[in-house]
Amino acid sequence: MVLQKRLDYACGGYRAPAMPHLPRSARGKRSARKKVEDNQTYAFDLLATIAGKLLSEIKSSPSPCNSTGTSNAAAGRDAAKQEQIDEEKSLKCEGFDWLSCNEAVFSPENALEKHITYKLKENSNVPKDSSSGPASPFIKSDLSDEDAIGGDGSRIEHGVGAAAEKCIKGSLSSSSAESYDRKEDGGKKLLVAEQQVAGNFMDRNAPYKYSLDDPLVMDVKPPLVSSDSSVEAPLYRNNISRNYSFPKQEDGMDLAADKDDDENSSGCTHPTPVANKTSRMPRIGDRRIRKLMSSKLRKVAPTVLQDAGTSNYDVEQKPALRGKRMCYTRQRTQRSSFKRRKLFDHCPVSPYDGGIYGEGLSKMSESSRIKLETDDSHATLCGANGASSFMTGQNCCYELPDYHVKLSIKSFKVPELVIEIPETATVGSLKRTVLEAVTAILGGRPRVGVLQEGKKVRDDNKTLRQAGITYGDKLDNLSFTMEPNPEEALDPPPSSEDPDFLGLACAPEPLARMPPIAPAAAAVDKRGPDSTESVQTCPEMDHDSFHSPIDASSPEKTTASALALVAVPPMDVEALAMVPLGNKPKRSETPQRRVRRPFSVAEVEALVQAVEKLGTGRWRDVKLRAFENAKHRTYVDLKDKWKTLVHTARISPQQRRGEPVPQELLDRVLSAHSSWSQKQAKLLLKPPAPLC
DNA sequence: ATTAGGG
DNA sequence: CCCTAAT
Repeated sequence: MVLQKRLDYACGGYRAPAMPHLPRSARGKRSARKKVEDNQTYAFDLLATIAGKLLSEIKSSPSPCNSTGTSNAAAGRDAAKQEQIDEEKSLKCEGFDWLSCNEAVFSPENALEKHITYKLKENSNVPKDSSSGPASPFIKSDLSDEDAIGGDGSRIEHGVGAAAEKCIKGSLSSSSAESYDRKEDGGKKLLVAEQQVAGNFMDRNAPYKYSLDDPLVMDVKPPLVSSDSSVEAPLYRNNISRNYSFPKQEDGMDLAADKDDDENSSGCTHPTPVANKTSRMPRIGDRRIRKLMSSKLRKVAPTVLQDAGTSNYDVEQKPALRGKRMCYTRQRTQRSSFKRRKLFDHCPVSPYDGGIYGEGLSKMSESSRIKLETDDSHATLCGANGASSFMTGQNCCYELPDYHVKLSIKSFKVPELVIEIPETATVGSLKRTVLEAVTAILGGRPRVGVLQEGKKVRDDNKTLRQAGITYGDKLDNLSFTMEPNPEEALDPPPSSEDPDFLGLACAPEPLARMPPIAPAAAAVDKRGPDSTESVQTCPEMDHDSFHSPIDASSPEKTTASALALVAVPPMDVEALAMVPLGNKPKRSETPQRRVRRPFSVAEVEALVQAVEKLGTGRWRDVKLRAFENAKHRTYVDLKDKWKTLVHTARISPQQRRGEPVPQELLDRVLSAHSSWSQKQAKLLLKPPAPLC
C-alpha cells in the first residue's frame, strides 16, 4: 500500500488527485455474532461481577498482601509495573483478605474507603457557547503542591517517626496499608510513614503536614513531567494561562495540523463536552462491562500538567493520551459510580454487622495532601509487610464488644475548589462544573482516612478500641478525610494538557483544573453514642444535579441520607461490574479509552478540504495532509469524523449536538460525499486507468 | 498498517 | 471513540 501511495506522489511530482479508491471487497459484517455473544455472556458476567465485587471489597484492605515484596518499591521506576505487581499480590491474597475481613471488624474507614469510588476528571465540560469564546466555564484549580513540599519539610521528622512506626507495626502487628500502591519515592514514603499506629509521634507529623503545605506549595515548583513528580505530586498544575498563540495557518488544513500536539499548547483544550448521555447504558452486554472495567482500571490521578513550553506532553505520548482518555471515560461512568458507591458503602456495614457502624465523631480535619497521602501509603505498605499475620489476629471481632461508636459525618468538604464560570453560564452548567470538579478530586476511589486529633490512623486492622476510638471516649477529635487514592495518583493528568489542535475553535477555552489538594476533609459532628448513625455526604459528592436520584443533600435528614446511601438497591449493573475491576485490575489488559476530543470547527474545515481533494477512502492521505501534526487524530478518527459529519449534515440542525458546525461546511461535506461516492461507483464499474 | 463498517 | 474484519 505504501508503495502505491508513494507512487502517487511520485508521479509528476504532484499528488495523485482525486483518484477514487475502489472499495475493497465488501466486508462482512459481524454484528450478529456480537450480539449473540453478549447474550451468552451476560449472565456470566453478572455473576463474575458480583463475585468480584465481593472480593474486591475485601481486597481493598491492602494489608496482608504486601508482606513480601516490599523491596521493589524502590526499584520500580514505573508506576505501572508497580501497580501491576501490587495488584497481583492483592489477588493472591484475596482469599486471605477475605477471611481476615470477615473476622475483622469493619471499621468505618474501610467501608467508606472501599466503596467510594471517585473519578477524576479534569475537564469540566460545560456547554460551550456555540459562538465561542470564553464562555465556557472552567474550573481552575490551583492546587499547589502542597504535599510535595510539605512532604519535604515534614520528611525528616517523619523519617524518625516512620522508622519507629515500622517497628511498632512489625511487632505489634497491625498495620495494614491502606493503599497498596507502592511508589517509589522512598523519601516520601518514609516521611509520611504513618503515623497511624496511634502512636504518639504521629502528632508531630500531622501538624507539619498541614502547616507546611501552604507555604511550601507556593515555592515549590511543580516538577512537571517527570514520572516521579507526577506520582508524588498529584496536584494538578495545569497552567491555565498558557499562551494561546497559534501559528497562523495557511489553510485550514494546515491549521488543523499544526498546533496541536506539539505544542501542547494549548490552551485550547476544549472542554470536554459534558456527557449528557448519562443514560447511555442501555445494554449491559459484555462490552458494557468491559468498558466499565476498563474505566475502573483507569486511574486518574491528578497529575502535574506540563507547562506548555516545557514539555511536549501531548506530542505523541500514548500513555499520556491514555490518561486523558481515562478521564473521559470516567466522566461517562461517573454517574453510575455514585450509585455504586452507595451500594458498596452499604454493604460492608450492614452485612458485617458485627462490625462497627460508626463511631464517634467529631470534627473534621484538614485534608492531607495528596502527595503526602501517596507517600504515606507507600510507607505504610512497606512497614506493614511482615506483620500481616498479626494483623489478622488483632482484628478479631471479639475485640469489638458491645459498644458501638456512633458518629455521623455531616459532610465532606472539598477544599480549594476554584471554579470560574462565566456569568452567562447556566445554573445547570455551574452545577455540572462543580460536579465535575468534585468528581475530579474524588476521581477514583477515594480513601477515607481517619484522624484522631489530627493524626492519621493508618492501621486498618486495628480495632477501634485499639485505636482508642471507643465508646464515649475522645471521639471529639476524630475526623475523617476523603483522600484520593494513591493508585490514582500515578496516572497522567486528566486533560488539560491536550493541546488540541487548532486553536481556532478553542481559543479562549479555559482548562479545567483540579485543585491540587485532592483530599477533602470530612467534618463529622459528634453525637452521642445514641445518636443515629448517619452519614451524610455532601451534595456535591453524592449527587450532582443530574444523576443523583437520592437526595443526600438535604441537611436535615441525616438519618434519611444515611439510609439513602445504604438503601440503594444493588441493582445497578455497573456497580457490579466495577467490582471485578478492582479485584483484578488488569490494567495492562484493557487500554483506557482515549480522551474525547471533539473536532473543532477548524479541524472540520481542514478535514472537509482534504476530503474534497482526496476523496473518501484515502484517510491515511487525508491524515497526512491535514492532520499530520495532530497526533491524536488517526485516520480512523478522520474517517469516523467524516462519517459523523455526513450524518450530521443530513439531520436537522436541532438534532445536532456539540459545537455547531457551520452549515456551509456541512454542505460541502454532503457535496463531497456524494461526489466521491459517485466517483467510486464509477470506478467500480470500470477499473481506473493507471495512475501514472 | 489501512480501510470500511458496525457498535 | 472503539472494535474488528478484511486487506
